[in-house]
Amino acid sequence: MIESCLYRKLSHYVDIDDDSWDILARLEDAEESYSASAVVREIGTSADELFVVKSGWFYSFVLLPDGRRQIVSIRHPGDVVGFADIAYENACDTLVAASDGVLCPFPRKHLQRVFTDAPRVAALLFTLAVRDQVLLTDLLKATGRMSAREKLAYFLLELDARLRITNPDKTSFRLPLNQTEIGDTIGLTNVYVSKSLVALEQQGLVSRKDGDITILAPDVMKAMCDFQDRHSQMDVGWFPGAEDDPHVGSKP
Amino acid sequence: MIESCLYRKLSHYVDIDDDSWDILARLEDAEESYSASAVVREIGTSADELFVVKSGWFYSFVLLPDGRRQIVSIRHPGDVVGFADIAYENACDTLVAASDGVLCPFPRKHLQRVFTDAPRVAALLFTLAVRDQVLLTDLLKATGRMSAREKLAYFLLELDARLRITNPDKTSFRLPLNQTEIGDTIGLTNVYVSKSLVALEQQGLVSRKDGDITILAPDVMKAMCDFQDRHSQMDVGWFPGAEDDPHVGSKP
DNA sequence: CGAGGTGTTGAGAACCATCAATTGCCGTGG
DNA sequence: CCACGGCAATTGATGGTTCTCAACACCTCG
Repeated sequence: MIESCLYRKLSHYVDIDDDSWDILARLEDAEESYSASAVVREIGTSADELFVVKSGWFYSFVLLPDGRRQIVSIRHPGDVVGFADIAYENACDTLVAASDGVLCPFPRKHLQRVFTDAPRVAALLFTLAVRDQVLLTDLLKATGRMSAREKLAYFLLELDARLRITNPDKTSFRLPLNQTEIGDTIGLTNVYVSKSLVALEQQGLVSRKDGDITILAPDVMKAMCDFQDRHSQMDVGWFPGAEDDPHVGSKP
Repeated sequence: MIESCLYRKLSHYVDIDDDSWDILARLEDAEESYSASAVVREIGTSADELFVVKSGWFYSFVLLPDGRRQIVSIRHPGDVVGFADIAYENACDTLVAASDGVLCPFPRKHLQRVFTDAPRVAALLFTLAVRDQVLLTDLLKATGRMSAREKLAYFLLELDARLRITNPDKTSFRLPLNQTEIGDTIGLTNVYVSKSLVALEQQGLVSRKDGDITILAPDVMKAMCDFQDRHSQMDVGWFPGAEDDPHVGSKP
């Protein structure tokens, strides 16, 4: 049961005793498969479960009445999805599959048992939710105050940093998002995403080859957008029962 | 001790037994006063406490190296500030006082005891953090995908909705933020905030008088920006020991 | 009275959006 | 096999929203 969907994600950051893991493992339902662009749950519908991404990319977005779209988070394997809806009865955004993928649902009402019986896990979930919040402020900084090229630099660096958690040595990555989706994430049109990507390429900052992206000058790009890696480190020193491992950073 | 800073805020949403309140009350330190535009804590410095706002307005922001600023949250009396930094050792944004005000610090490491001894309070804090996240996605939608006037409509409606929690009948409110700060929140310049406010006034949607703002046509403005009130309702049905009060909404 | 902060207004420019046309790619079906 | 349609990316022309820069009025406070 230690092979639950959450295990690989959470054990990256913190040691959790077997009893707590037992609780988590028993809470996970059977997994669900989705094909690319399938809608997992629509905005406004009942949101009574969290999901753990087992494979594939997902993202969630909100729409304005006239069709303008804002993508608010992109989710990768190991991510926990749906924190934003815990405070409300109905989903605050629409969740779709960006590629084929598999989710493990986790009924929201089971969180009760996590909070009463596994405080260390509850604290970790809390921390993950709060980390999402920091990522949102980074994205807000980009959409609110950056030029198109700076936005793209941020967008690519953020994806790169996230993917390095599981693949520290990958120098390039495949982007299963089209340019309209990229634009809807950082507040641009698909047309200007294209033009700005070409510009970044001509500056020698990135290169593209059959849909794969390589970041050629990470330092220049990080300076462009004041980038900060939120993934390689998290502070779990305040966790219950954590006196002996005050700060757990990246993968050992 | 029931008169702690957190009490009025949290009791709005949920009943919590006296033992849990005792724990919370004992955790709160002495309060701290700040005068307008004072810096509470700088980005990058150690973030080992949460704050509860007792009085006044505060906001937190991030800066780009060249001075561009993005305000990421505005905080009012009763709000809990600092969730975003729980996941990291150092503060992810700079917190300043928008007006004179008072904060109650709450050492982060005391959260241990909340998670182990007061799971219902832990769940509520979790929910509040997650609600902040939803507010951030609303702001992201505004900065990323709205026109200047729509952004301002959102900004004013959001403040109005928040202030109505404590003052349900107020039809106008005072804004202790200058137009540069408004612009830094929704991604505009101070100049364009001024022009857009004048435009909203000429449309008959809002009126201003000695710094007070009145929303004249809330329905029109809500339609403009697809506004949703995140403050009047929260779902606490999944809380530990909450079987008997599944959904607690606004103030009774 | 002068200084600084704030809001307003105008002219011009810059950045990005919109619209439209073209290309390439892929899967489908004739 | 080829024709066809659809999706995605690119490119160019044009226009609009917003920014920048500047000047001015107003208020408060020293």
